[in-house]
Amino acid sequence: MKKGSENTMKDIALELGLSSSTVSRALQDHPHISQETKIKVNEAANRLGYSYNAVAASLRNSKSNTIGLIIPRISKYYQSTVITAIQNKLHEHKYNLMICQSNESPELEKELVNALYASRVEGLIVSSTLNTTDFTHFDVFSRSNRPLVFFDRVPKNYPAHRIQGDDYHGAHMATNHLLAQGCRKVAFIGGPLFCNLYRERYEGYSDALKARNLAPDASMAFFHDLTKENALLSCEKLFSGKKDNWPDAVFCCNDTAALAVTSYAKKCNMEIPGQLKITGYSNDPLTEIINPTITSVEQYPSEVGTQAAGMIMNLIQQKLKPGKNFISVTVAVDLVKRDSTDK
Amino acid sequence: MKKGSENTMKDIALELGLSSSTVSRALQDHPHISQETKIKVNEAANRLGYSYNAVAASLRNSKSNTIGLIIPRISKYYQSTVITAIQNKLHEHKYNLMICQSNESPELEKELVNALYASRVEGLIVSSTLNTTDFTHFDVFSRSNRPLVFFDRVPKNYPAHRIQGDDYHGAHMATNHLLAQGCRKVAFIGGPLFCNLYRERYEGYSDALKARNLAPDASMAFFHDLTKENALLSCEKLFSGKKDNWPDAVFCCNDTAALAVTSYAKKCNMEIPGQLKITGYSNDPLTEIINPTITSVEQYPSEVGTQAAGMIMNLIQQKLKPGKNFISVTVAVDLVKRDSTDK
DNA sequence: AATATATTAGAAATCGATTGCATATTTGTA
DNA sequence: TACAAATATGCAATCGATTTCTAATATATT
Repeated sequence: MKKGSENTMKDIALELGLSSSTVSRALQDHPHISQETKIKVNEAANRLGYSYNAVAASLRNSKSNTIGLIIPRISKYYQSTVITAIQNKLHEHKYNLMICQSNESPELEKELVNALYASRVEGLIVSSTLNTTDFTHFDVFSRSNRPLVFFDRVPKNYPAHRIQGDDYHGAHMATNHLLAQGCRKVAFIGGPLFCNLYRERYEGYSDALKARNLAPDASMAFFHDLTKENALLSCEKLFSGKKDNWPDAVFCCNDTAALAVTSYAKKCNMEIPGQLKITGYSNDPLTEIINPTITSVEQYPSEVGTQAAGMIMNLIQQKLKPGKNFISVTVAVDLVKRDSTDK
Repeated sequence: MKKGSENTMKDIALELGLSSSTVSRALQDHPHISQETKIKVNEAANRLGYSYNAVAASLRNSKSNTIGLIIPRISKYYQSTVITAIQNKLHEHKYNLMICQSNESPELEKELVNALYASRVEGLIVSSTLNTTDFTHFDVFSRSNRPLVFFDRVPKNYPAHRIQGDDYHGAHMATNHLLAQGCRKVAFIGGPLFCNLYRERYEGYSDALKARNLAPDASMAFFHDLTKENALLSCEKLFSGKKDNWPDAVFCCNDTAALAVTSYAKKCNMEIPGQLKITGYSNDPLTEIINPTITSVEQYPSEVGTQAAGMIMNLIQQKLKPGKNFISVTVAVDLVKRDSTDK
């Protein structure tokens, strides 16, 4: 290594009395270079500790081989499973993934979009924050015709490709299951309705009720950030009046909330599933380890991730022609029945 | 946007009849540029939808503003918490993080090291795979004087900076706690001893025993990948002989194993903590939601992540002079006593 | 023998931002 | 008035890999 920095193709060329063009081609196994030269070049590259400079190639080729990912949090089971699937799929295509957490902050999300754009990622996969209602900061990607794929939390009126779970159906199945078990007062704990996830789940829930001539009861529906604390507060409201008005089931839009409801019910000595049935959403492994085990909706996050990465790659490789047509993939979900609903 | 591609500083310069030098300096708020020009440049940048090209800057400056992270899996509580802390810290310094999963494969790990090096990340943070015994693939970083920081799973005899939890002390505390509760036959379920984590925990465990004149019993110590399945197999061995030889406590090196032991014991109708006491490691939130709640060792993953990112940044900014001195930070741990050990 | 066709290699421009040095203009000072 | 100093801007090289076009051999064909 000369002058404290890195050896380049030029250095290899100098060493061998070749031009850097030849070195470049040799390393790429280009057909116009003789075997002999290729061997010499590779040997010299090793000897000099040469390391390919992807940044330089990226500039020259306008090709970073990198995809960006923006996600509210990576720590949840669903999210981290999706990420892993994306990464595995991209790796097959020799693409890197730049993962950024928006921490549920729309401002940070905006900043990250710009940073990733500046890094010239070739495409962007996003699950937006709960509070992102203005999606114009994603325009840079659409404008420059760089693939933009949303998953899970997708915008309502923004032109982009999307991968979603079948939220309506998942909620419908879960609610229906509760009703089939004899429940008649099913409460709903979800997130704000301006977010597609919760809107669709709420619709699935209420349609299931209506199909049995039950009217959704506004006093039994809660819409808030789905933390343990918020869920417990909702429980207190649900079980504050006289016993006759208590729900006999709670449909929760995530497993954290379902868990909170379960622990609340246990603390109050309610019998699960006898007195109260509970369903969660996402099929987090924790639903299986607590007592009682909790019925939940499997979203197949690996499938979601694989689809998202596959779609991005297709778009980049122009297998999907750019244009005004936006693809919307719905990944099927399944209800996993467990003890909290008497199976 | 001309010719289908991106507007550059040159385009702004052309638009305003300036040179690209001036545009570059104006956008950097360089003192030699007049206010008037700066305003004009910024205005034109907006008008033309200019977007900074970080790749070009990266090449020119030999500065990518990116740190690499290689980690076996991102989905565990401990890991994802560390990552989040790293990311938050780096963001303060306007650095990006490139996260890669090695999936516990040393070959993939090696490939990722090279890919990240090729992407010219300015530093690398690593938790190695369980089976990485040869660390020479990290040499590229040491050789070129790029900061290399290991955390959690750190190499034994490889020159690099490291952040570790106080594994010895954690195991010692947990074991001691079990002994103080009256246990005399404490089993050990951990990972392979060639990994620093488990070696140190095993030493903490056995030293705690010895301090009470108890000899570690080889038939009660298990070393394997800490999956649920493996832990259950170990349980079957532990509780196969006559009852007199059964352990009265199990120290587990992660919470997954502790959970498996708990469910095994419950299935066999053993009383916890009466008949069997159990401790885990990492203080995963799940330890608090199952019945009984599980005593575990808090590792303060956020602190670990913050330290790792802080150290990398200091090294990059040369606050820590490079050389043969390698820093080793030990992050304190705490024992969190819960029902599985009778508190 | 002469021309055609592979085969192999090099020269130089390019990607876009940065910066040391030179230059031009203005203001300040003796 | 003349020279120093400050202010504002431009020129051109640079970072490292890639690629188009050109050129030099070598082999093949008639």
